[in-house]
Amino acid sequence: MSTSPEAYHHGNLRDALLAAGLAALEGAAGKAPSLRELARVVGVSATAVYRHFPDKQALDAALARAGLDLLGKEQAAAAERAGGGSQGFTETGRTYVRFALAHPALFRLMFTQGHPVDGSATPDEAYALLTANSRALVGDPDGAETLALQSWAMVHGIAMLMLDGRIPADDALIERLLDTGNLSAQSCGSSSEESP
Amino acid sequence: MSTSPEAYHHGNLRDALLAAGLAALEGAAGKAPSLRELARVVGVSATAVYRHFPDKQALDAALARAGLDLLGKEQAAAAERAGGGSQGFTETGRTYVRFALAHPALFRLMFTQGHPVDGSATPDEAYALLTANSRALVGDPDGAETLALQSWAMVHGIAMLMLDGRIPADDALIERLLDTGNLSAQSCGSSSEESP
DNA sequence: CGATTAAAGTAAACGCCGTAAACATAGAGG
DNA sequence: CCTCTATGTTTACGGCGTTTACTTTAATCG
Repeated sequence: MSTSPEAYHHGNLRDALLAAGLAALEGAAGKAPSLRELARVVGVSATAVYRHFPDKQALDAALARAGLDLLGKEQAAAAERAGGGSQGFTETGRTYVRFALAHPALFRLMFTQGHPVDGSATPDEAYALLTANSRALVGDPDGAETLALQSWAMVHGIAMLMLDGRIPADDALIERLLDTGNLSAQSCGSSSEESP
Repeated sequence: MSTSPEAYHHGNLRDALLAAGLAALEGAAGKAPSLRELARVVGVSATAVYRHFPDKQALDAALARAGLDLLGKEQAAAAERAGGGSQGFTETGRTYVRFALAHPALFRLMFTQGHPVDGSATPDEAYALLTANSRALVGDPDGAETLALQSWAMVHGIAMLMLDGRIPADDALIERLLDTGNLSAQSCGSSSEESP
């Protein structure tokens, strides 16, 4: 009856919606897609979405998780390509920032949800890789965690500030900021003002 | 005729809207206020807003600028209280993160606008203070700028990750991450993996 | 002082949004 | 074959940002 082959019971509306959502997030505009728009694209009524997601926020959360997985995969691939070690560590950060710039709307969605603070319950491939890498670089496990979080904060801050147009989204600048050797000037190099 | 003393020509609708907006952003919910809601609070029709702002984005931009100014003032006060130097530098960063946690909705609004990348046209008190401080700490002006941007990215990343519940919004953690001495391990301390 | 005029407000309407309620259909399992 | 459940649909509601057309206020000027 309908023109579409798999018209009624879609079979995979959920996946179709996620695919449409990810596609929309890559679209020119940095705009997040509306629930109705996604339904329209998939060719289904707006309320059909509610058979697969309790509300729009859940849909967004699913999209965010998909983005997180994608980022994790890219980072893992990059780290392996770089051959691990501190080289791989830096490459992981570079990939993080590049990912944000390549998928601005998705990245913003990933980190803009209400998101409960459930300690470390999220099985986040990216974060696992990060801690593993820093543990390989720093013996002390406490220091390793600190390094991991600081590195994350650093690349996340770079990405966000560039996305918001606060600092130029420049490749050279990324390299300059990723090189943290000079940060030591504050407390590792000359400590002339450290403790008067 | 109306019950309100300065009923019709409000005189300062613009300021009233901004005040209501800032107040709403402090409200329990981390939600950004709608244009209509602000108009309601101020006691004016929704369309009256358009006499003072071309569209909602402009209203948001004005709120963001107000937030930015507030942050700058708090940072300047904190730096002065700490007595400048590297002590004041760190205190500035601490204030940045604390501000974000104290005003989550406002902070997010401040850094979530489309915002054109107009180089360095924004007369941003916070950024001016940041560069001044890092220039005082690092002789080389190029290195100073790098340090300034890295520090900014760091505290911004910490703030954002905490706001998004990615890492616990813990005071002790803030202190741990603000101490960047260990970051030197990557390239200032033992460079066992730096260049094979 | 009274007329004109620009600034600042209002009301009604549009299309979009997220969501709820009631109804319809397909396909699986007894 | 009949029923039940999963998965759709239609309709409707209130809220949103914005446009259009109208009204009121208060300042300017002859």
